[in-house]
Amino acid sequence: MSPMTGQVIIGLSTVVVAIRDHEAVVLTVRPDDLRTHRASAAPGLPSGPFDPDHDRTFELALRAFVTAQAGIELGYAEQIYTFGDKGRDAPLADLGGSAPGAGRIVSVGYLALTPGTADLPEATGAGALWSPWTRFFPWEDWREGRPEVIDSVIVPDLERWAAAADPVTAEARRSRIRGLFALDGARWNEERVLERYELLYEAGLAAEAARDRSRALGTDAPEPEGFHPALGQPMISDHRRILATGLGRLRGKLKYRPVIFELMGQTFTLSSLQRTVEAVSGVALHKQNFRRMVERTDLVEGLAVFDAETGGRPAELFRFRRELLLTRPATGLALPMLREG
Amino acid sequence: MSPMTGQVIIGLSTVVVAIRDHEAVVLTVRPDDLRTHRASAAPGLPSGPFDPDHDRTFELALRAFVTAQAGIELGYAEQIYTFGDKGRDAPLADLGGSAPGAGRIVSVGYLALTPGTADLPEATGAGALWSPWTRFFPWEDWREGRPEVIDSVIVPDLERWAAAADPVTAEARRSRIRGLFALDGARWNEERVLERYELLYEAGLAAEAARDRSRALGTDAPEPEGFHPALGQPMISDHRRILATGLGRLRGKLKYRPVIFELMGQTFTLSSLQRTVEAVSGVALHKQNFRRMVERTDLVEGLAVFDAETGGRPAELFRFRRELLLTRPATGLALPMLREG
DNA sequence: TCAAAAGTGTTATCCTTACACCCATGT
DNA sequence: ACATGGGTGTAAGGATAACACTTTTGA
Repeated sequence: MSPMTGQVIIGLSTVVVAIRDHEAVVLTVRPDDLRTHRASAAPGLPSGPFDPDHDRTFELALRAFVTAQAGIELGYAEQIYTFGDKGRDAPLADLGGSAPGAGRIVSVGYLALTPGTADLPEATGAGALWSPWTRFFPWEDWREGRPEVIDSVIVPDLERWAAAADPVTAEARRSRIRGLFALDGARWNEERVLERYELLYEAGLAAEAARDRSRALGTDAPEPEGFHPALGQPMISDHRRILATGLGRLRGKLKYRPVIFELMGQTFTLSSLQRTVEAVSGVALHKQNFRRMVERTDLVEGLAVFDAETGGRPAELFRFRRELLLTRPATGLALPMLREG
Repeated sequence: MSPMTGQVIIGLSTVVVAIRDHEAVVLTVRPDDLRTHRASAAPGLPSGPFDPDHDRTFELALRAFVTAQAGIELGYAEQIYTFGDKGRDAPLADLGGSAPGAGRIVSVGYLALTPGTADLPEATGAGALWSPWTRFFPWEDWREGRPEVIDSVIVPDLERWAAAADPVTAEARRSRIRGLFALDGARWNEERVLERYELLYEAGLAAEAARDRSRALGTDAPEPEGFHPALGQPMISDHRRILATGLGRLRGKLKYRPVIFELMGQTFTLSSLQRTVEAVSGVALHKQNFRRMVERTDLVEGLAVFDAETGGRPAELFRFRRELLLTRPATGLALPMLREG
């Protein structure tokens, strides 16, 4: 029972981001809990097959199965990328496909944001739970300064990988490493999440790389279980790549579209807004300049209501002027950095 | 012979942009010339099916069929979007599919840029030719100031469409019209090409809208032939939507990635660089400030060689410092506008 | 009274925008 | 000489980045 030539199965995978306790978290599912009931360390993103006979659009399909898999209603959603490379595509089992070994799977990745920082259920549907993205990309969190794992583990390993190649390739690899991991005076660019993950994958440092290699050789390797904490928690299939794409896209989009407000509740303080931007961008921001910048954009409106729950002086509550989306959807928030290096 | 449930056909469509005589042109094909040999006014983008059994990646597949259909070797290529909405998908005939009426088609759109402004062949492969994008989106060209067709045709038609709805909807529509077409002091945002095209489609002003409507009703409408020049040349299938997406993406990307140089030859003058940016962005730029901005980015290097072919004083030739891509891929060219309104 | 968090003021510096103006070539 | 396009100088105004400082609460 081979598939018709030219046909593929489309898998939809969604990066669902929310804020919990001032930390950015993503929705993950344990595929094994859902199907084989075997324990496994590698989680996945909520995902499911696209059914061309019943689903009118990708977005409708994905809203439906995220609700089914995790009991979450999505707010904002946007497409991020379509992955079709052979060898890195999702194994059929991950999607519960009914045609084992039959066709090729193409993943359409989506980014979704859910508002309301307060009462996020810890574990929602069967096996669904919120995980801080820092678990998957520890090197991406620069809020407390340059993460120590970069210089203690990542760069030495990458350097060994670079040195193993012929001189010309080695120099090109070193140049990528320098630029992506802010070496030798290069500045950290928080948007390049995917490129950094791809570099680690290429260098064989991402646990998924070893799995994909052995799979290509015919040995049906299980999803990786152990992993070096500095190199992040691996995920099934190509889900960590999709997550990296989503996080990078969100970090970039923050700056030119008012998407950050899709993660906030109806009202918020400027400090909580700043902590949200910091949690997503992974950089520390300059408090005073952040406030001034936000007020200059006119995207928010003070409510002259104060929240005394914050510990110190009560903070004024603001709301997002959502009505501006119709006329000025093309403004975002700059990142007035703290600590320039 | 119905397809397996959950399977679809993937069509790859590519927006290929080049510069000819200081104008931005896109590669188009006449599908009818290739198959039925019937004359038709509606061109399409170079496109073809993705064969999961033979194509390792989307990009390899698309480079192959663009070369086959138009004799062009692509340089830079990036994915732009994947379109899967029912009712606006490509009819099978457009792809030469072998399973009439069988499945659903999902279009993966790509943007490709080809360098070398000089000797572009006029018509390359069978039925392939370069068309200025202004033919498809006349309202997007603001280089000579606000295009007259906006106020003489487009806005009045859109206003009639808005007025036909209930008061609440009508006000929301007017708000979108104002923001997208720079009415009442709103400033023109050259990046929002897709949103403007979608507005015209929704309002029934894009010729493709009538075609899709009658197709949904079962009447097998032909691709539209006549069209109002102010509303642009229609294309087959959803190709004009893909083109709008590509143009918008390119206009945005210019500003934060050095992609514009993928359209230039090995050496160029600053004026020709400016004319290229203007042709793509559709806005007039301030000459002196453009030069200063380019030089400050350090993306180009003067060669101390002069080109006397330009008419006046000979212009210095520059080259793109391509080696910077490894370390600083995240800089682009700002748009120092001329004529702020 | 002190810690903690909110919020204000001020300054040097850089970038943007807008002017006016000079330079080198072909006809 | 003058038209044409290439190229420079300079100054106002706004944004950014970096300071130090005051205000209001709870413990």
